[in-house]
Amino acid sequence: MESNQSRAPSDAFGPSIYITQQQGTTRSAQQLLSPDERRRLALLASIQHFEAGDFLFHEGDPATTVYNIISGVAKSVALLEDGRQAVVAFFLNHDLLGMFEAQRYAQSAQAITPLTVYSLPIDALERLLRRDPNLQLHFLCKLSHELRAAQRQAIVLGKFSAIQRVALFLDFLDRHPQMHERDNEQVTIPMDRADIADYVGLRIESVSRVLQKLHRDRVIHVDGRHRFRILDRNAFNRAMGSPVTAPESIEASQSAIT
Amino acid sequence: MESNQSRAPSDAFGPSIYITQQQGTTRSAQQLLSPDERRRLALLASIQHFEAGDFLFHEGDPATTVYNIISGVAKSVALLEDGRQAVVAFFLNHDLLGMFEAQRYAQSAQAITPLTVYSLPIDALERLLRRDPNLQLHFLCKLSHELRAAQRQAIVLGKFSAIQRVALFLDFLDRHPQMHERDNEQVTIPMDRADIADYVGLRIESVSRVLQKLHRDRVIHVDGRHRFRILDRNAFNRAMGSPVTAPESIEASQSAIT
DNA sequence: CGTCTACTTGAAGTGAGTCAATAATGGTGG
DNA sequence: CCACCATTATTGACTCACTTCAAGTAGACG
Repeated sequence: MESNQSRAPSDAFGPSIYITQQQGTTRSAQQLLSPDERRRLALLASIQHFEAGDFLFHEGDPATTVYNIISGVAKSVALLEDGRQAVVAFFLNHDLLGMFEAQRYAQSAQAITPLTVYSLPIDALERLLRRDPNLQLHFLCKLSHELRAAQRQAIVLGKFSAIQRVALFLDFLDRHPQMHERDNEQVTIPMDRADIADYVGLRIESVSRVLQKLHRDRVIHVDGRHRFRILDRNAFNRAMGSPVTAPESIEASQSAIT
Repeated sequence: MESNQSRAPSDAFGPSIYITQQQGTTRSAQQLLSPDERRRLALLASIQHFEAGDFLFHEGDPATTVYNIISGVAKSVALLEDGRQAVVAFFLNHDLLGMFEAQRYAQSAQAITPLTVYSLPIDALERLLRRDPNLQLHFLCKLSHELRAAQRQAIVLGKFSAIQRVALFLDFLDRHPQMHERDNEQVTIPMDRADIADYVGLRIESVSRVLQKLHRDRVIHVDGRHRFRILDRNAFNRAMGSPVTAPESIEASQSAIT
């Protein structure tokens, strides 16, 4: 949190896995691994750098390595045989990439910004997980969080409007401390419009239009291509179509446990 | 040996987890658990029945139980605060339901047909998985398959047309032997149009129109509400937008590793 | 055999896509 | 440091796929 990277990783204690818990209003990130587990993982890991645009691996490659992101942003993309691309997920600090791909990587992974990662040979990792069931359970937990995130994304793509999709995506960035420089309101958008569009299931023109509409309506301030800030949190939450942060809308939303 | 439940289910050897592997053209289902592992799981499990329409659990309930389906079909649904429903997944024979929900179930689960399941208390299961890392690794493997399935679904919802979505859904049913009575071509559609619509991200009218169009075009035969059969496999594969089963289309599809 | 619900069909509306023309950005070399 | 160019993003006009609204029809079940 407070430190930065000297040349080793952010917090220099080895691989790191976070999950984000959502309890009603409060949201908290928590480290899944104990210092000791991180040390044991560090014994298998080596640190690797990628430039923006580099591929960590390609769809169909034999799956040999799991990556744990130390800094930077990556995406995982699937090619649709008609030439289009789908961005399946973005990966930030503490995320796990290339996990349990059953022989071959199911998607390609590409660095969006300069990237520093731990790379873990998959067979050594598997041996470790067989020896250490508690550690393995932490991986299981992370994986189940990814699953829930993927399901949420499927719901968003299946049911939500263009405005909702883009707002939800901006919210995803906003929730990540790494995207805020020195904890101000300013949020960095590391990827280009095409990546956003391929992630939220729209065309880049539609992404642009939504962004400009939110800007015109003074819900957010869009500053160039790679920066924005939320101006009106309530309006923004309304745009996402979710319950607002401050309790103020006493509508008909008090049936099931939300 | 196979002591425990004798009056029990179809294959009377305890919980069962399958994954479906896709190697180019060939597709194979494989049992992840050894007979011994299944026996050990059976010691924790009890068998439970549900009627069509019954809820196994509701969104927000404390997560206490993992279900392994013996027979029947269930769905997992999320409520969108505007009252709409999203069907996140359908669960068939051998599937795992309610896995690792971190305190509370993230979605509701409801039986679509009469349902028989093994129910596994989550804390006992967790203890077992801590003691048995190899078994745990099988759960990890299943979970990673679910993740990939959810990502695939997200791509489908984000990028594919109505025809493709419905065809892909029908293909999902067709690939499951349980949906074929006595291995003929006839496929059962256990769920109603609303469930299909909420799963593929369309309105029920659109699902109906696509179904009728495929019927009129003699790609499939729709027999009442709950039965169909594929008449023209190549046309059907074209409708899904995937590479055809029989190699016959030598178009421009030989670039990247597909 | 009648009634209820689930499904189908048609006509009209609309949100996002497409195509095409600018306009910002940002990187590069003069 | 600025001018230039190649990219990347925005904007506008038009189209189309899917939705919406509104009947009608057919299965299922008592």
